[in-house]
Amino acid sequence: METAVTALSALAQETRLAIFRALMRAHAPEEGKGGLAAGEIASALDVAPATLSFHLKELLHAGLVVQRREGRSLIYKADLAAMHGLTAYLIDDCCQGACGSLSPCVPGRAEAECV
Amino acid sequence: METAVTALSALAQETRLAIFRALMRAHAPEEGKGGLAAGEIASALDVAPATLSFHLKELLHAGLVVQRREGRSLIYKADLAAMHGLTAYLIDDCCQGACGSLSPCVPGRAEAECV
DNA sequence: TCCATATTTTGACTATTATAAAAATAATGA
DNA sequence: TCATTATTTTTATAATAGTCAAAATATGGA
Repeated sequence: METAVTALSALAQETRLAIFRALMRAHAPEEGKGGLAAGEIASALDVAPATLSFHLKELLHAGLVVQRREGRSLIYKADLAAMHGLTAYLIDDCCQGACGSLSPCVPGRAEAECV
Repeated sequence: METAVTALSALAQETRLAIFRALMRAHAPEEGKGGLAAGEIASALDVAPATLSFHLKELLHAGLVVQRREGRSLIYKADLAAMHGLTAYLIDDCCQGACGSLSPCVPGRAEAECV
């Protein structure tokens, strides 16, 4: 639950959610590919460098993004597995499957319970 | 996105997430049934009345729970549709389907992208 | 109407979070 | 090595969130 609270807190902020969405759009499944440089995010979202850095650290700390260096740039990339962990927690643990968006697909889940 | 941030903020707190989980366990699909009285939540989670009330208002404001009166008690109940809205937002909009826990079930979603 | 119960609101306080300017660090190329 | 670019860290400040005692409100029953 602590992990979930940390991840939820990380996404529960306008700027950070916008950052994460931008990173999802720039995502590539291949290791070492995809993601955005801090500077690219800063100009795309019009956020002051220090402020952006603060938010990126927050997302990093929550494990929702990973960081790699490419020359002078630090590239940030969304961590799909972490995000999956969060949605899985919300749907399966928190809601016991009763609120999953894709509920009907899962065997053993009552269709009637699917919202 | 504003709605999502509000909902995420509501759940991004130990006590509130615990409240919501308790309400999910006490859920019943029928209108006017299920949920927990404020007092029941307070004793179950050992939270001071005023503090609990503050958190319940937060969840109410986020639309994640609904309230009904039964005699002297106020019964709080999780709103499944709202929770579905949140998970759907995270999976479909925020992640464009790439991080859904139940991803493979949805037609048109690439199996390879499913975590 | 008066009392007891259930819960919320108010108010005061502490803690955490967000912002951004300025200084520090890291990498590259001249 | 020095200048340049990219980014983080430090530091200060402002804003928001969490806690809880005490007072207020709402309901039901004697």
